[in-house]
Amino acid sequence: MTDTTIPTNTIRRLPRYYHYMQDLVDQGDKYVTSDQIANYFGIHPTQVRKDLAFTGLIGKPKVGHVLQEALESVRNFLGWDTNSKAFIVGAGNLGSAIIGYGGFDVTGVSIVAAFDTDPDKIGHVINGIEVFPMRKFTDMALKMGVKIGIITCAAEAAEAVANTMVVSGITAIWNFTPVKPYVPENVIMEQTELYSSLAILSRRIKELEGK
Amino acid sequence: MTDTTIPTNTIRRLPRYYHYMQDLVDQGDKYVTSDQIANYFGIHPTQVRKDLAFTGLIGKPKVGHVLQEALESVRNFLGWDTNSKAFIVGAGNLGSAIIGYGGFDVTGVSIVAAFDTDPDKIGHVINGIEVFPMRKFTDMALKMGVKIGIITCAAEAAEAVANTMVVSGITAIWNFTPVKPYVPENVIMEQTELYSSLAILSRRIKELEGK
DNA sequence: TATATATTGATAAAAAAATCACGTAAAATC
DNA sequence: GATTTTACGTGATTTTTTTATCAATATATA
Ligand SMILES: NC(=O)c1ccc[n+]([C@@H]2O[C@H](COP(=O)([O-])OP(=O)(O)OC[C@H]3O[C@@H](n4cnc5c(N)ncnc54)[C@H](O)[C@@H]3O)[C@@H](O)[C@H]2O)c1
Ligand SMILES: NC(=O)c1ccc[n+]([C@@H]2O[C@H](COP(=O)([O-])OP(=O)(O)OC[C@H]3O[C@@H](n4cnc5c(N)ncnc54)[C@H](O)[C@@H]3O)[C@@H](O)[C@H]2O)c1
Repeated sequence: MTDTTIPTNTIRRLPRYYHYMQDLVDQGDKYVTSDQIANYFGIHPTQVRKDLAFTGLIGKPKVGHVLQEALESVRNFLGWDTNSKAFIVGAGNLGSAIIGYGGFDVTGVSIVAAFDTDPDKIGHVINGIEVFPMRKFTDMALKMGVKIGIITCAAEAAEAVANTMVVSGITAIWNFTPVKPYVPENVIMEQTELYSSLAILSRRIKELEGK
Repeated sequence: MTDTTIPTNTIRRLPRYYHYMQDLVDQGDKYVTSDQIANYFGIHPTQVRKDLAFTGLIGKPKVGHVLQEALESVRNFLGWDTNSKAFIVGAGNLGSAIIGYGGFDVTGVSIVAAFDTDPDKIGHVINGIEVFPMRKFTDMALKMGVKIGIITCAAEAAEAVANTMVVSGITAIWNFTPVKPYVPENVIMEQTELYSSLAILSRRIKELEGK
């Protein structure tokens, strides 16, 4: 039970359920059933049950789940119940968007500083977050004990930035560039490829056209 | 052969291979082997072969694939060889980042206009793309025959925006909000959940801590 | 209080995806 | 020219993920 591996897709789906359940709370609901969630997302109820079961949640027949409990269970399972600080490197288009976005608060990850090499960017404050020169990264990371790094710099710089992160004690990296930097095995790397989504879209369009 | 369904994961992986192969071309290489790609991404060579086989690509033993042919094959398979126009709704943080990003050109999708309801945003030009008032959407979409819509507006507006897109002849939607708007079955919807990636990261951190 | 109903969690079956294993072909080496 | 090596393609196998089935149980209703 403790060493069962969690399907990645389960982890991917849970935040969606979370958001939906939050909406239900906001509209005054107190309970939610697996079928309700499944129906909303057009997926199979059993899958929702399995996913929720991974978080340790236990429901009541005929009633479903108490929303507050369900939300807490998912939050806890995803590690959203503990706060952690993150540094972001690259305060360009995408970096600024992420810094300016408040929606990640719920995950307990808060961006506390941004870094860039461009003198025009350094010193600016975006959404309350200051942009520091890149050379201060290691010092500040070690001093503040930051463990999460976000890479939104130019693709060419990704490899070097990842290296800097590793030597600065960063253990988890969220990388938005299409480059796959080499990092030691004990460093967690999550690659977000916006390309991939677009690929699925254009492939589906192509498939339809073929019909 | 024509009606074999393509695994979604294959479609997700191909753009990564593509980018890597493009890098190889840039550094002067002429050939690539499945093992090379597999090695770079830390996955199984057979998987790379199977993925590439879906695109119709045939390699030579001992040599691998001619890079130019491989790139073309993937491009063609993903529908990146045909140009299509897209409208984006919501010229906020994320919308601006996407409009300002040149990296999607390779996919053949080009954003030709942005839309917003905020008077402060309307009229602005971002990266050569003008922001129009939302009420012009339907008219312009029909007139220009645009088939792809990108949603980067406030989550609350996503449902309404999706509706507008559907009645304006949009058949494929790329949605960045955490909301799942209802659309008819014949409309393709690709949901990009930045949350999900973050969830995987924080869950992995949690898993490691537990050890 | 008894009965019907909705929804659960566990287990089994099916489907899908990833990996393995093997035979073959092209190039390199002897 | 024969032999070795490397990488290919593909059917078989294993693993993972999803879907189906079903007994158990809490609530509602008669
Ligand atoms: N904007 C998007 O929609 C989008 C989509 C997909 C992927 N990406 C990827 O995200 C990355 C950033 O994209 P963007 O559009 O924000 O680009 P951008 O050019 O607007 O921003 C890049 C920033 O990184 C900084 N930078 C460059 N080298 C650096 C270094 N060595 N150290 C620290 N900072 C450095 C630059 O000064 C700049 O501010 C790119 O790799 C891109 O491929 C962006
Ligand atoms: N910025 C991020 O990093 C990020 C990450 C994940 C998800 N998202 C999602 O992307 C969406 C946009 O995020 P953002 O940070 O860019 O927000 P934002 O507030 O900066 O931008 C939203 C834009 O949408 C416009 N808008 C609002 N209602 C509209 C309507 N009915 N029609 C047309 N335009 C409308 C607003 O005027 C604004 O310009 C949100 O739903 C958010 O949840 C953003």
